[in-house]
Amino acid sequence: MPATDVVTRFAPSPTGALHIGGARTALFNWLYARGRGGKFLLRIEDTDRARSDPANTQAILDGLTWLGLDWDGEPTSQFARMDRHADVARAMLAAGTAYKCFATQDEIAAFREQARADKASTLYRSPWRDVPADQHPDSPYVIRIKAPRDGQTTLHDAVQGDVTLSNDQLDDMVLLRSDGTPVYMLAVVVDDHDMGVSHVIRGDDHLTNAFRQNLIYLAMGWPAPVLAHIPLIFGPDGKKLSKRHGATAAADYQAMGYPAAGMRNYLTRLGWSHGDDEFFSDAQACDWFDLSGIGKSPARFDVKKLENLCGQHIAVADNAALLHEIAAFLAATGAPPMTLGQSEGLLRAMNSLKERAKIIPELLEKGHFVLTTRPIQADEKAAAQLTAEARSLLSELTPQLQNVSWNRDTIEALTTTFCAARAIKFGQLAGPLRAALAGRTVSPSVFDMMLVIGQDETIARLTDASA
RNA sequence: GGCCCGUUCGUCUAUCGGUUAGGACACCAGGUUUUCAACCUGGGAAGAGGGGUUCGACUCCCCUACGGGCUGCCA
Repeated sequence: MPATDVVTRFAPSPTGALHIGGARTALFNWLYARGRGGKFLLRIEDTDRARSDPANTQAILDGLTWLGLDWDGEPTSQFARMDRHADVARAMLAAGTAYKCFATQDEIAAFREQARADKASTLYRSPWRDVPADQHPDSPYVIRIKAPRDGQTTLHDAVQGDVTLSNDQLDDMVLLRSDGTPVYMLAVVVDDHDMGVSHVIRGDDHLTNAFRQNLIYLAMGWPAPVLAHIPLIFGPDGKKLSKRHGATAAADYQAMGYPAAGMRNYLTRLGWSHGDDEFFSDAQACDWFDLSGIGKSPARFDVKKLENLCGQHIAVADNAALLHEIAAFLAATGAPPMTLGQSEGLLRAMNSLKERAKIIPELLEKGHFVLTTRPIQADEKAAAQLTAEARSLLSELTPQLQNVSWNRDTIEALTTTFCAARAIKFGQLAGPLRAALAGRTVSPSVFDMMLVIGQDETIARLTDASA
């Protein structure tokens, strides 16, 4: 198949936020399409009106946007295509691959109850399957597919391999409800077909559904897409990811300040591998990603590894891009935007900041020395560093900083000499220096800070602190 | 209950019949150090259990156990 024919899609139902699992499914579809010059489409499965909420749709779109997963064209609303779905159901009726079933829901419920009591199969066999139209009553009906009852079906799945199901496991599923609305199973197939979806990459909770959906492709004579059912993501305890695991929505991680690039890398590697490669760029991921690299067993979500990868991505990120990401983070969390001076300061400090942070708040925390202005407010721990002797040390040092050329070598040499003359370890000077310069006990190297804020500001801060 | 899928270090995984079963994260010990982060060295750590097939199984087959999914006029 030519690469340009690749069309993937992500089809969430707007019944909640974008979860980590959904985000990864979207990511896999995105990677597959983007790596092959194909299209990545979005379809909102909003046919369940009671549970669908436009606010959720927006949240899902926002989540994808944050993750950098751009989709082609406008998102499709499944609900809006209801008429088309119903048309297909009626076409199947006309073709004899589907039939009208007049059984009431009470009848079916009673049957199931009995079957359960008898420990028999609960698959409902409609008595209307072969009843001629002239014997149909004038009462509400559903349209059911006429599923084969003999033989077996083998479906090839790019992840699961060949999966075989005995056809007697298939029921005559409902296509069109008695109120004329289509059922999900029909809508998915019609939409995937109409949208030209070539590869269906989705959670393996749909694996058995694929056999039902296959019946519709067969009935309509449509070519079936390549299937890839990927294992779900579990929580750290090996149970299905749920609220009790804490953060499960993509937005939660955005709010905690995890960089999107790190998130993409982590989620890509979760359940997929390319040899021993762990840390990679988007370009590499697009290049390497393939269905054959997807594992078959569910993976657990591990925040530690996420953090590690995020740290690596921050370290190699472009400074200006990082600044943008910080600004976006601030905006997303409702924090006040940075001033121009703060932005510029952060940019100047970025090289020393980015190699020591795993998440954005850490960048901000360690960048406090450029975000604040004189007089520096020392926090409790920093204040404790500024003892009387520490301050006298600083007041001795400060004048020496006056007429030197402002570069790392000079400053470092100067402090080394300064410490040697007083027989103290550099650490004894660095503590107070850090407290005076940053007002914090955690920051970049004191030399980095001095170079970033400049000679005058350094002297001013030290003077403030030794006063 | 029936059917389908899965099971390698704590975690993510490599291996596609022959390896001392490798890497990464995490962890532990030591080193470096100016806080944090990082870095360096070393360490412990795995094929769910049982049968086969084979000269040889983590790898192929069967059974069991465990986990998950489907079994709706939900998606």
